[in-house]
Amino acid sequence: MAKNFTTRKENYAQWYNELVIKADLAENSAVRGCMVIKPNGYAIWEKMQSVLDRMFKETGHVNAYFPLFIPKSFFSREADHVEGFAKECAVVTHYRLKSAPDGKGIVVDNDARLEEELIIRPTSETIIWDTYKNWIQSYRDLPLLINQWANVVRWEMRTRLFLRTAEFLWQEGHTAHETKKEALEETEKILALYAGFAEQWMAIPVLRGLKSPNERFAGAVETYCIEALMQDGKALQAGTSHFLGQNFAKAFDVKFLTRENKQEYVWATSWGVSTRLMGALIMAHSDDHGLVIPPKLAHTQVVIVPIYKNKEQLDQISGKALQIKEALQAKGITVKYDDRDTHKPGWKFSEYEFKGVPVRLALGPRDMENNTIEIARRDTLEKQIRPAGTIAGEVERVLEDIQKNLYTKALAFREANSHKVDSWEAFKNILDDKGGFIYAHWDGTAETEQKIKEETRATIRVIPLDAEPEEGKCVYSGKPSAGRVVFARAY
RNA sequence: CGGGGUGUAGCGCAGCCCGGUUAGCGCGCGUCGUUCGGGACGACGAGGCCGGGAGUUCAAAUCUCCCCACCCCGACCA
Repeated sequence: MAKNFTTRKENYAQWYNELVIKADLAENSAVRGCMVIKPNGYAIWEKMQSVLDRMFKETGHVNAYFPLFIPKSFFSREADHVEGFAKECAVVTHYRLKSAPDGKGIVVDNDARLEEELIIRPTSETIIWDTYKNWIQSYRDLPLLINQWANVVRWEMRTRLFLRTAEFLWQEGHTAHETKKEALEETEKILALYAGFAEQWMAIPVLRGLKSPNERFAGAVETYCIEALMQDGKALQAGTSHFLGQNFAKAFDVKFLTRENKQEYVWATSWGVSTRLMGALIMAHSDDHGLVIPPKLAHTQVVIVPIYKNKEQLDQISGKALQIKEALQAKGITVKYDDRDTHKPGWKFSEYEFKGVPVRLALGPRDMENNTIEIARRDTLEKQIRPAGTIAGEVERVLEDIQKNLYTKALAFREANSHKVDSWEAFKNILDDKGGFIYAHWDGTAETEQKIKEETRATIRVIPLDAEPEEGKCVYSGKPSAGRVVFARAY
């Protein structure tokens, strides 16, 4: 057990905050609401980026980069969009500073006021659609499948490292299509891609579905999302994929000539995942001993710790440790051999455990004598003494097993915390008792959703895509319902 | 942005009510020695404009006001 570390049971929110700080993932910065992502945290994000980037490219997308600043007038072009983001935009009004008249410090030069203020992008639809207008003339220019990796700013009142920060990193895909059908297919394709990434790489099972109108992206016709369940029973939206219809094409006048030589507005999608995925990853798997990272996203998958009394012993052990390191690297496994003399083995054990390194190998005098090695896995904290000769193959299998085990555990947790509920009493009781996903009937109205939110703080997380139609009565209003939706309290 | 709380060494805290020696304690940090299979032990040592600013006072970590940051609870949101 790590020293001075709050357990999940004691205080889940505090456990998360301490974990992020103590595992050196990120910290608060001098700027309110903005975080510094530290090397340990950034390495995981980089790994996520590289996997997602490859997936985007494999599905025909290319990367580009659009400006950080957006002219204010662009924002007002799409009514829902501006309304959705207006309250959280940072605005640039001046372009110059000058020395203060009293000689102390520096002030904004009021003579350098911008004629048109610039918004720091909270998302890039407007600047991108203004640009696409010039790129699209004919159906031959379609589809346009572009992604960008960028930072965005949303001026949040209440922030938490990774989960909600004023500035965050993300990717945003923006595509243009000839037909509605094609755009819808793109939206669904990306949703599947996100779900696959969450499940196969992050080892987090996700629900796939549609957002209710209340939760829909400002400016979208339909928002698809993947939704994950955290260990405290709260839901976390892990990725969104929007079908934008022709809303932005109309707002920015993006028309193309069809095969029939007719002018038509293009069909659009946009989709994104952010550094919030880091929060999901941390909260899905970690425990009271610290961080747990699925092997496929760990920057260091294996650490080797030597145990020795003197230099001769260390030299002998190092020889063997380096052989094992090479054998592991030959299998594509990332390994760190920690022969620092400045920390003791026990200290290193605790440290790597807390930082979530999936597999630890320990090699000491006893192992040298018996030709063995100790292998410890982070997910179950099990330790075993194994023959040293075949350890590389064994580590490879253990890493695969950890990846699988984390997913299985997370899935079992979700299943144990998903409930079909038909009465309003039960609905409230489950929420207050243990949280989780609640499958309940809903009459389909925004009013009911709002009322439920006001009374319980729970919202509709998804309208599941694969749900079987089921006649029922709304859990709140008693009015007829065509199927169950998923409620939860959410991050 | 509303309500509550907290800012004292890198981290965790005591001191503050009731103003007055040189501001303490634990962990961590440095040197040396003994240790090394789950966060070792001893000796010596370094480290503070007491969150920032303004006031009250002979005197402020301590009292008053303003600001800033963080945490919790709401509203808003990925």
